[in-house]
Amino acid sequence: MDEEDLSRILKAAGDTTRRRILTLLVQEGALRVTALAAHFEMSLNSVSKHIKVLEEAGLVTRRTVGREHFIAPELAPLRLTEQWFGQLKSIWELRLSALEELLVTGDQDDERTGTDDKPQDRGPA
Amino acid sequence: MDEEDLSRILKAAGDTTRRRILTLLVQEGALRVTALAAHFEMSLNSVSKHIKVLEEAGLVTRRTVGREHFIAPELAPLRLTEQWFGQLKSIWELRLSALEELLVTGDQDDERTGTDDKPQDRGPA
DNA sequence: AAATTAGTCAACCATTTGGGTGAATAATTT
DNA sequence: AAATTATTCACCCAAATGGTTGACTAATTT
Repeated sequence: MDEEDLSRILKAAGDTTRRRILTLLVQEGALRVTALAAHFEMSLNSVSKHIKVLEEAGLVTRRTVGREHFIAPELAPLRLTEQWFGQLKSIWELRLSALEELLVTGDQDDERTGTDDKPQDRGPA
Repeated sequence: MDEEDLSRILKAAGDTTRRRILTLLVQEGALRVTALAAHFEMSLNSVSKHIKVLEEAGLVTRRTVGREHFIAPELAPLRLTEQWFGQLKSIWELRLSALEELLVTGDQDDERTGTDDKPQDRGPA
């Protein structure tokens, strides 16, 4: 289920602390858990948990060296969200151009007959 | 705080049902609450609540006509998420090019001295 | 005026979430 | 071998989430 992935990514990115972590990683490169935690007011454990969430969403990867865990940013998954948005946009634009054409040609064939569950299209706000 | 807005938007988009609602609206145009709910297996009330969440995130607007509420999609806020992502990407690329330059010029000035809290940069995975 | 229809509000419930603490594990340092 | 350091794991807790049902309001229809 690709939907699941997308949900996980968006949920992970939906938290301010996690976004800050990602930003830190992107600007400083791989960081240890403790180094990351130093930037926040919350406990090391909480940061560790946030990292886990990011990891499960694929937004971060972990390279363990001895007792140290290096966390690196992974921007690729965010492309999935861009994709979703892009898809939405193109459907929307397609629909708009279809409507426009309807207006131009004055095509009567698509007139709703009233038995339809869908309401007449009152057009975009 | 703009961060709050971004969180609200990402959280709203992080739910599968809500994304499906958005998609429906984008492809069919404004729909009534009941018409929307017809597409889901959950109760009308639940859908109503999801719509409220989307509304609070600005991803949807409501036009009330008599007892009917028409819900329309609003894609603009999603641009904010794109912006955030874009920012992240550019910081990342900037950093990569800076590292590359370091390698090329072999600049010794940036050598870490050991008292630094930050670990040596082991480079991206 | 009565009944129906469209939708929200309020309360309830189970689960998830974001935080905290203390103990456990594993690698280093002394 | 003992102490320290880096991190996770296992619970605890309050608040938020996603769903339900039942009552309520308001607009239509009959």
